[in-house]
Amino acid sequence: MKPLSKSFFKKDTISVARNLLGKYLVLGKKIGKIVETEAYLINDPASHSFNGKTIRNSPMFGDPAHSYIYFTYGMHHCFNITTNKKGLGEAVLIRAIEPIKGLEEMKKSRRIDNIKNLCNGPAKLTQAFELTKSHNNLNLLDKNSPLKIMKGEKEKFKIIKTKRIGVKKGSDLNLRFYIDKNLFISKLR
DNA sequence: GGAACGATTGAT
DNA sequence: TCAATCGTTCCT
Repeated sequence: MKPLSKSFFKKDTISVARNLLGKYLVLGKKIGKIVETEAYLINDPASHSFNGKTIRNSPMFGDPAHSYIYFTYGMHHCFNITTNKKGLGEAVLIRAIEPIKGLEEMKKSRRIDNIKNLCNGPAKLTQAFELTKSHNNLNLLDKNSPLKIMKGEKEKFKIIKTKRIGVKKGSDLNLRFYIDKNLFISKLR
């Protein structure tokens, strides 16, 4: 596996959300393939950045290719990757991952055995990888970062585009993307 | 200072 | 369909 370039993340967020499909998330022994993403844009009422920069969402306004991890519902973390130009306030939510390596460790972290249920949701994959706010705002291209994004062999697949899940405002926008026929996406619909 | 809410999940 | 559970944001 090879690192991605910074320019990969500097592009418009919808393109990055699509291009991230099939890329790999690496943390220690654990490796997974990104199979489902959602784009969160500027002027997008569903985005945390909609009302401007705050302490929580500040990574969204920082450099691209960084992690933005937030805590929600009093018990869950969600993992995003920052995109586009610095200062803009856009990111891609990673919604589902296909476990590739470190499955036993992921099972321990999730306290379940079913492989299909390990990373098929935004808060499930953070639990499987044990991502918390300690991993917030890391440079995912830095080889010293514990959390990294890598590319593997080129792979061909069809991308399905749908409305985003769980959002109230902006629910009409088709900004969710996933790999067609993949068995590890969230909420098979 | 206080209230309302949420890019979810798992159990009922 | 609903409870769990608390940090963040926004209002007073």
